[in-house]
Amino acid sequence: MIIRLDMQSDLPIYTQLMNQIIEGIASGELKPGEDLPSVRSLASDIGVNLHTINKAYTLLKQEGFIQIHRQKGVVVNPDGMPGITPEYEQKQAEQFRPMIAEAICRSMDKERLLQIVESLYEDISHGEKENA
Amino acid sequence: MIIRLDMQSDLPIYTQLMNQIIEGIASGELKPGEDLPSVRSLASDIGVNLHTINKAYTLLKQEGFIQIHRQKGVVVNPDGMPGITPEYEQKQAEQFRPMIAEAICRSMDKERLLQIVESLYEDISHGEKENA
DNA sequence: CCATCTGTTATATTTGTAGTATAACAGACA
DNA sequence: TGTCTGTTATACTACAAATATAACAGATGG
Repeated sequence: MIIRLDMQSDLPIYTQLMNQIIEGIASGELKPGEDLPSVRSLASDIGVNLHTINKAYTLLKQEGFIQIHRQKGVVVNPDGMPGITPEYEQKQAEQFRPMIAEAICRSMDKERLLQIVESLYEDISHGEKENA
Repeated sequence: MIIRLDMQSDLPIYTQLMNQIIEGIASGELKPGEDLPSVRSLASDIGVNLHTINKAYTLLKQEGFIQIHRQKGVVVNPDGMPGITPEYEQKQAEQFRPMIAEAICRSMDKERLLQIVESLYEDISHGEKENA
């Protein structure tokens, strides 16, 4: 799992980390039960502070993507990913809405928008056909 | 145009303002050439500082959604909205990507995701059939 | 002509978040 | 007993968001 940080981004480092781990899980690169690096090793690997990693891990744990065991380490949640809760649906809609509004302003066809979303969906859950 | 601010939101006030104005344009509630309130009057209306409004307006102007005339005021860009530039396409993909990745993690069908996006698209550019 | 409106610019201050730097603690484990 | 794990606490720097004033420049209407 290669972590790529953009120090010039307006996104906080811990958010970039969360996004990349979630995308790693979505793509199948990270599988349930798989170990993640310790806060200290990952911190020194990518050259940031331990607390920055810890913040990303803690938030990912709160949302149910990973488990943190005191002395063992961090793993992708072996019990499976969180489902589609009402709270998630609401958060998702709130995030999508302004982006779709801008697309409409710029006269983007509904079909083109859907095509872009579909294309990203395929791209993220990519060729990795690893059916057992 | 009713502005609704959530002071508890993690989104900055000026971002919420930008989002609502863009959605207003997308829905047809705000039409090209239409006047927007002055920075001072809007600020006192919704109870925030003049500079907060000014920041939102300045950013909207930079992106081409509105025009600001020194002594006259602020109007929705009468020359039409900005188009679909390569920079916009890239920004859009960067914003969509982590959200779609999370949807995949949560086992959301591609069809369901597309349905949600389509539904939001229709909802924003809603019934307002005002064809000339 | 003058008051009043417009956006604009400049400072200063407060508050909260992001990130870093250390340090220490507690449990597991070889 | 070291050494690894996450956890907690504290302190500090840096920056963004938001506010509070104040002043300037151009346009406009009475």
